[in-house]
Parts: sequence; C-alpha cells; structure tokens
Amino acid sequence: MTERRVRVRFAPSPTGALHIGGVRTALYNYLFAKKNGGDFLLRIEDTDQGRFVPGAEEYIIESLKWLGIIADEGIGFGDGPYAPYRQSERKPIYREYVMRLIDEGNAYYAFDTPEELDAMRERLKASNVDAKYDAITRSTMKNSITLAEDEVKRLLDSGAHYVIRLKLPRKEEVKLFDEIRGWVSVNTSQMDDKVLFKSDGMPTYHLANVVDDYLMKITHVIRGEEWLPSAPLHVLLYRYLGWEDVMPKFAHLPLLLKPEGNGKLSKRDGDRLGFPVFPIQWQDPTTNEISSGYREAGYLPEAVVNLLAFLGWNPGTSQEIFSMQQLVDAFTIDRVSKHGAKFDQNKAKWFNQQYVRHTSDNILAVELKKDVEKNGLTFSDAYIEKATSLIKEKISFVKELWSMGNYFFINPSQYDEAVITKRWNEKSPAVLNSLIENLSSLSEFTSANIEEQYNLALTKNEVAGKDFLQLLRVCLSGVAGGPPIFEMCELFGKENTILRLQNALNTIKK
RNA sequence: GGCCCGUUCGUCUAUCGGUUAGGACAAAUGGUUUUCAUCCAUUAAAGAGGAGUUCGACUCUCCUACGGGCUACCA
Repeated sequence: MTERRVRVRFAPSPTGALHIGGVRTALYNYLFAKKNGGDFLLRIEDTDQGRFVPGAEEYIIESLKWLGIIADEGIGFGDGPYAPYRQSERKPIYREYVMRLIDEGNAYYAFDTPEELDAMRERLKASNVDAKYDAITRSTMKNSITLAEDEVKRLLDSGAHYVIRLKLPRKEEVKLFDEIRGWVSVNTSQMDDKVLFKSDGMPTYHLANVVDDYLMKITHVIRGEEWLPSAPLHVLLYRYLGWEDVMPKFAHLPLLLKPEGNGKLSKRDGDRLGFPVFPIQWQDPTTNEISSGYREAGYLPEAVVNLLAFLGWNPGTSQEIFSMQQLVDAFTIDRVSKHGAKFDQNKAKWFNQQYVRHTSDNILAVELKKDVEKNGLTFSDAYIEKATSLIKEKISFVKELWSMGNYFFINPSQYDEAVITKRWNEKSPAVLNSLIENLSSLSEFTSANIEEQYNLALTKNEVAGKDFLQLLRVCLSGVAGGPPIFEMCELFGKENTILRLQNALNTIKK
C-alpha cells in the first residue's frame, strides 16, 4: 500500500454546546493533521434527528474558529471535495453499503418492536444472563434469520418498521491496535448485534462513521475513550465491507475528568464549580439556560489552546508555553497519556495570566476601552493604554483590567476598611494635607517628583513611609493593592490626584 | 452485574529495568517591591496493595483494590 496523505476528522453531533473535552479532541486532530502535513476536516454527525439542537452546529464552528482550530474541509469551512459533510445529507449513501452487508450475509433485517426488545432484555436479566441481541438471542427474535423468506418479503413490502443489524460471529476474537494503548482485543461473544440502520432510514453512528471515514479517505481516527468499546465493532465493519486494507489507525484519547474526582467532566460541572466547561457561552434554546464560556470569562484563545493541549499531552521537556505553531511542531500521538486528566482551574488561570502578560498593551487596551465606554466614560486612548500597562502585570484575565482597575476611570467613593482600620490615625489628615499642598505647587507632575513631595510630606509630619504608603494607595484608589503608586498618580494627573486626596480626606473620618 | 481501559507529589505530568524519582500549578516560608495582586528564593509533597520475572523494577507479568468508560433504533 502506498503512503496515504494524512487525513483526520472531528465529528461532533450537534446536540448542544461543544464541551471542552470535545474541543481538545478537535485540537489533537488538528495538531496531528498539521504536524503530518495532512488535512483536518469537520463532519457533522447528525444522524439522530431527535436530538438535533438548533444553533449547535453554528456554535461548534464558531468555537473552533475562535480557538484557531481551522478545518481544511467541512461544514462551516467551505466544504470540500467530499461534500456533503453533514451526515443527514448523505442519507442515500449509507443504504447502499448496508444492503451490501445484507446481501453478503453480514447483516439482517429485524422487525422487533421496542416492547419486544424490552421484554427480551427483562427476560434475560431475570435469568441472570447478559441482556443483549446476539448470536443466541437473535434466534428467538423476529428477524430475517428466524422468519421465512416470503414472510420477510411480505413485511418489507407492507412497509413494516425494521432495523438492520450487524450479524456478529458467535465467538471470535477481534483485535485492534490503538496508537495510545497498544493492542486491545474483544471477543464477539461479549458484543451484540448492533443496529446499523434505524427504522427512520438513518444509519447509526457505527455505520455512518465507518462509511464516511472510508469515503473521505480518513487515515487516523482520533476520538474520545468512550468509543474504545465499540472500536472492535468498527473493525468488523471495515472487514465485512472489504476495506480492511485502508482501515484508519485508531487513537482513543483519555477523558477529561471532574476536578473533585468522580466521573467525566460534564455540562453542569462548569458553573457549579466556577469555571467554564464550554469554549464560548451557550444558551440552551429550549430552557434558555446560559452556560458560561472561556471566551466570555476573559480567557484568550491561545491560552485555552495551550492549556487544553497540556491536559493529556506533554512534550517531554519543561517548556509549557506553546503557540499553536509550536504545538503543531511538537505534537506526537505517542506522548498522549493513557489516563484521564482532572481539570485544574488554578493551572488554567496561570496559563491565561502568561498570555495576558505577553499580549501587547495596545491590544489589551481595546478590550479595556470597551468596558470604559460601557460605563459611559470617556478617556483618551493614550490614557487607557497607559492604565492597561500598569494593571496588566497584576491580572490573570483580560476582564480584570476593568474589574480590578476601574479606579483609573472612576474616583473611589469607598475605601478598603481593613487598611483604614489598620493604618489611619490622628496624623493621617496632616500628612494628606501636606501632600496636597506640596503637589499643588509642583510644576512637573512626574512619578519621581511626586514621590519626592510625598517623602517631604512624611518628614514634615514625622511619619514613617512604610506605615503610610498603603494608606495613600487606598486614599487614591480605594483598594489595597495595585501598580506602583506614583506612576498611578502621574497618570491620574495633578488635578485629579489632588481631588482624590481631598475626597479621601473628606470621606474617611475617624 | 458483564466487558474494555487506566492507576507516579493535592493537580497536570517526566521517567521508555539501574535517577538523591525531575518540572509546572497550587500550598507554606523567606526576600524584593517604602504598598500589593508582580518578581525571586527555599521548603514540604508521589510510584495503590500483594505476588512473581530479574543481579536490579515506578518501569515487564499476574492477582487484588480503586478510578473511569461502554453496555439504546444516542453519539
């Protein structure tokens, strides 16, 4: 077999918001494709009409685009040579292949009603046997194996509801090589005759995914670990369809787990634990319930990509900050870990902090400006950018430029109680008055000059600097921490600095 | 219950038979920053348990325990 061009796909189903674990799967597929000079495609697996959620598809596309996980082909990315990329639009294709399975005796019609299936399962459970539709139970059910040929024909002609099931051998070891876990083997005696074709004329995931991966020339299937148990089934499908020689390689990714330990990370965990589990905000169209997203929470896309990449993969070096291109260059499947990873909010925050710090002031200032304007305030771009540069070092999230630095734009009316209680004393008003006086006569309002005047005010009132500086900060900004004080003052300007000091003097009384 | 997968500091992980088991986040302590939310330094912190194989096992095998996944006409 000649070397095939690497082609991988991300194939979510549009049943709601794309979970962060799904995003990681998409990312690993993307990294693998780019690393190997291949193609990454987005395919929408909407074979379950009943679970379709409006807006989910758009949400998936928008999320991937926000993160820079750009597909070469597929829905939302200009389609491509293997269109359509939405399984519901490929409906006629699947019938052809499932008929081939029937003709060759590898699949059969089953006419059992849901009630009959339930009854069978309960019967088996009661006798302590595994309740599955398999080589043994199928002989007791209503299908084209047990029914006479003309009866099957009559049922089909009369439009009776039926599904098509894969006919598994009674006892056969099915082996597959997983690129992450090595050889995995399952006996068909443990599997059941999975439905391939539903009564609504749609294929199930199992059939559709195999047929599409074949037709779209997929070389590697990189997906979540939840698919590992059904992978042997897919192997069998490739075999029966005669495609084993071009069967993709499999890599089953470990799952993302809840931070407290039990179970995989799920939709509800995010807002319960105070961090997003979705890339961007999602509003459920039926309940209107809003789930927070990384984007809205102030995460930078590059940070999300970086932190996600490290949840289940590492380069084997001590480097942790990676651009997308660096990830592409470094990524290999064999460095993906086998075990699930718990999401660590602290580490996520740290990653974002790194990226915020490395983002230039003028770009961050644009975001801060939005908040300033949202609050009905007007400041020059230069002022906003300078404020950005001062606040930037202290924050982890872009939105904290405003939440932690809004005192650059609004004079404080409240003052940190703890600091006031601790630092304010009978000498404080005198120091402030001296400072106001000194600053008023200052012609060049620079941080160095301000500091000089501050020290003079201290000396005059016989107060130690260490005891007063934090109090000064609180008088100016209202809060206990922040950037260098005198640089702050320089930005506030002479008039506003003095106004702030006077306000503090008038407001804080003890 | 059955089947499959997994198990190194609190968390993410390095180690591909021989290491004082390394790094990062978080934590604690100290320092710098005349304030702090930055920064620097230091400390504490791990091979689930039991059998093998081997001169030697975190690393290979088996058992047990624990965790996770799957077990639909859902993906």
